[in-house]
Amino acid sequence: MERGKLRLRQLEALMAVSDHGSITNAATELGISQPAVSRLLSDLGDSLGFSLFDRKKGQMIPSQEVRFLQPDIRRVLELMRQISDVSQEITKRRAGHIRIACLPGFATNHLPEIVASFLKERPGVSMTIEPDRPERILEWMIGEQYDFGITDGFAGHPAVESTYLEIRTVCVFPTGHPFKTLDVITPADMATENIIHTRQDSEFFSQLSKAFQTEKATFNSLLEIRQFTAACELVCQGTGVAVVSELDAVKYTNKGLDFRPFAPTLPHRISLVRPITQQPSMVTLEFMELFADSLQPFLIET
Amino acid sequence: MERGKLRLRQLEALMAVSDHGSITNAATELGISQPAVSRLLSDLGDSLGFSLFDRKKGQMIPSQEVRFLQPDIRRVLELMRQISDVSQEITKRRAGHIRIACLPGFATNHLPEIVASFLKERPGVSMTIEPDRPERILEWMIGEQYDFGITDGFAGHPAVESTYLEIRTVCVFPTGHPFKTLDVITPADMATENIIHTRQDSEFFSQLSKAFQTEKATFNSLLEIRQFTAACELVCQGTGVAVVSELDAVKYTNKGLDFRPFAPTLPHRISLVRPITQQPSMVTLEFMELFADSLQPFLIET
DNA sequence: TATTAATATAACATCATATTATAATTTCTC
DNA sequence: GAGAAATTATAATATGATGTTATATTAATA
Repeated sequence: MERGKLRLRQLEALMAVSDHGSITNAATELGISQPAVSRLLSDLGDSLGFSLFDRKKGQMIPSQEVRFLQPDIRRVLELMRQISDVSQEITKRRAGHIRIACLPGFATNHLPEIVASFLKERPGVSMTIEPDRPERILEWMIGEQYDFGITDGFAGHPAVESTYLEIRTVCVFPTGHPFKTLDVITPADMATENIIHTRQDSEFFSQLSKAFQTEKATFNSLLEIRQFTAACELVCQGTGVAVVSELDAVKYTNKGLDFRPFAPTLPHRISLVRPITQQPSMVTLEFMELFADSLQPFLIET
Repeated sequence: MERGKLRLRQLEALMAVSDHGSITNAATELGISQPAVSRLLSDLGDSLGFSLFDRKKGQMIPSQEVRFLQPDIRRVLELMRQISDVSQEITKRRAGHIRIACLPGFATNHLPEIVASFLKERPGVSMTIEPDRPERILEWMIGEQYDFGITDGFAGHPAVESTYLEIRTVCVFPTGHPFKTLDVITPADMATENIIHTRQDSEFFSQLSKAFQTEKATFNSLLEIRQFTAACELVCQGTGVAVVSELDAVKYTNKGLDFRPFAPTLPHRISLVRPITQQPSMVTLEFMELFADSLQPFLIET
């Protein structure tokens, strides 16, 4: 009764013989020679200390003791196969988990399409998407609770690596509105319109109002909203006009809304962020790259 | 990216390093040298195809990919440990499962005590006890659905190994009954008593009535029951007297019942049976032996 | 009992896993 | 940033696990 450690190969042999009724068949199944299996079993028998099989006219019948262990053994072998499979999927960037924190606007607007097409080709990949305020997103990055963040242009932090991007903004108006004859829309053009805009304390609002001041155009504030998407919805209803990210505007072109470039060029500033302290997984890297690419058409050329 | 098979030792090393923050610590934990762990990891890294750890000022931090696999890996290692533990318990006859089929009388009377003391010392052992009619017990043995059976004396069957036993029978009567002055009770003594007995078509009844006929004693049948236990209960109530297995009689000595040997000697015939086709597990063998021993004091000497 | 099939054993090759010794790196400290 | 200390990687090598082929032994069956 040598108390040697159990080895996986021994368990494989045990199950192969159990399942195929003879050592010879088991050997064929495992793709190795009969003596190899024979010895695996005899070693296992020695280390377990009880007999593994009873012979019933040429058939190898697992002993009661072995039958008692079989469920657990099957589970182990199955799990090993699974680990092996999953790790291959990981290598092919087809398995893993990505945790994304983003501004509420992205959670409903641009991100979903990108995520959907990404996941479609990667059956083993799952994601967590958490929309929240910029400060919270920053916290999450620092705490390494998320792998990737989409937030507004921010000051930077030593624990966070960020890519700063400027998205083009456009003036949106209901289809049929006289603006459609213009190539570019300026504050002066908008002076007679009711304007829907982001919150007064937002960075984007101060840019916008400064543009109006510079051109000495009247700014008729009608409605203050938080998200560009909400502004677009209201513009569709004919409530007024707005200056929004082109990213949002394009989504509404077939829903009762038209848009033209706004001059002067006002950037919608966003940052793609990730924790600097931890190496992102390969799928995460791949996703971040895909997402950055998806924004390319909307960036202000520098 | 060599697609070699995953080995258990590699996974152990991976988890040890994950859990202890450095290769050196992991090596100590595993009780092997540092270079051994170092190479296990480098081999594993090669076969998995992605990096396993990021270094953060001296600490080995598992990569996102590894973290994704960790739950499964832990489960595998835990299961292997469990299989190893359980098989050791099996060797010590402290784990396993025993399926017993028995006559209803044994399920409630003698068997429970034996089972209880057997299980008390063997924490990993579980049992199934199924009381049923003799014919069914025989079927179950033939079908190998039970490991051990207790039935009445039977004709024998090629697929069933059986040990035939004869249990002493005694005359039981309520405490205080005049029988207490006798050393042995005969049919003649019982001729004036109301008798409680087993079914008329039972083998034991025909033995009993034959004894009365031989001695030309009157047999006052009062009540027909199936089990000796039921007879004892009724005798306690003062309903009558009975001839029952001593095994049952002793259980009632402090419950209002007394007994004396019955002459002539009538055996209560039982058989301990098991499927001949399958080798019983070691615990089963041990139990069968214990059970046979427990009957020893009640057997008719031959 | 002879024949055949299945399994066990022996002798040996190869790979996995360990060792020790030592080089290369990284981290820490001043 | 240089040097010390700690950690990790590599090299050379021993041993055990796992495979091979050849052959003996055992069990099943005609």
